[in-house]
Amino acid sequence: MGVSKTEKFTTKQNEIATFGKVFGHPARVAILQHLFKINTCVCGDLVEEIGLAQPTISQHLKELKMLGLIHGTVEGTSVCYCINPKKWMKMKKLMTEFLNQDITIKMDCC
Amino acid sequence: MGVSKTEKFTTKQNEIATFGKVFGHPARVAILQHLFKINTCVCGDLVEEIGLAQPTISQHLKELKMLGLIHGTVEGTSVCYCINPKKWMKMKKLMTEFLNQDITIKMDCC
DNA sequence: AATATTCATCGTAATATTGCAATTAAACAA
DNA sequence: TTGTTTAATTGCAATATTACGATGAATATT
Repeated sequence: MGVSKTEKFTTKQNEIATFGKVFGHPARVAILQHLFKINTCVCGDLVEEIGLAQPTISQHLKELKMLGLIHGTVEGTSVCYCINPKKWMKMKKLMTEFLNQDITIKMDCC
Repeated sequence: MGVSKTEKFTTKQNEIATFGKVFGHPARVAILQHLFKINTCVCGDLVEEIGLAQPTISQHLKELKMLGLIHGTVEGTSVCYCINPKKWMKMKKLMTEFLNQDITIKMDCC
């Protein structure tokens, strides 16, 4: 009914799904890539960089922030967003483990 | 308006988002993990393994199949699903590249 | 042929997501 | 204070997703 039955799955499976979901929109992918590329903090110019309306970008940033992948610090009238390396590493570990489950297995079917 | 503006993003960004989205549900994560664990093809017992209704599982399998991550072959009255290693590798390469963009960068901000 | 089994598809309800206009909030500048 | 800038929030419309009962199609069993 439009709502995922998370209680049927393990914590890890739900975590993977949560990160998957946040990467499940190209705007959020683009935001993260831009934050990495800029290397230093970026402020409001994400709006023109991405090309969506300001409220939309703000909403995507909120989701990334809620997951802890980025954090924003107020800098005068603007807000400075950047990657949270610690959380990124943790996420990467989880996702990489999921992506690498193939190497532990010899595929010989179908 | 509920629809992603894919035209504003690169092919790669959209691909990453597509794979992210398919991993964005714990049932699909669980299905893939189970298929890896079983090593040999698994058929209808995914339904009791996962604990969702048969049409729901069928729908999730369809999405995984459409992306090419798995394929199913009819075997009598049942259908035998398994991982498509080639596509999985390709997907893994794309996602790993995305996840590893941090290592090319020295994070020293905020 | 008649029945059973297995899975896909259809239809539908409930909920989530995406996007933006309008507005608000906060900090700065004059 | 008054205006300006920047970003968050609100409210809403359009669309997507999730889930499952009912049904259908295909094969196997009797």
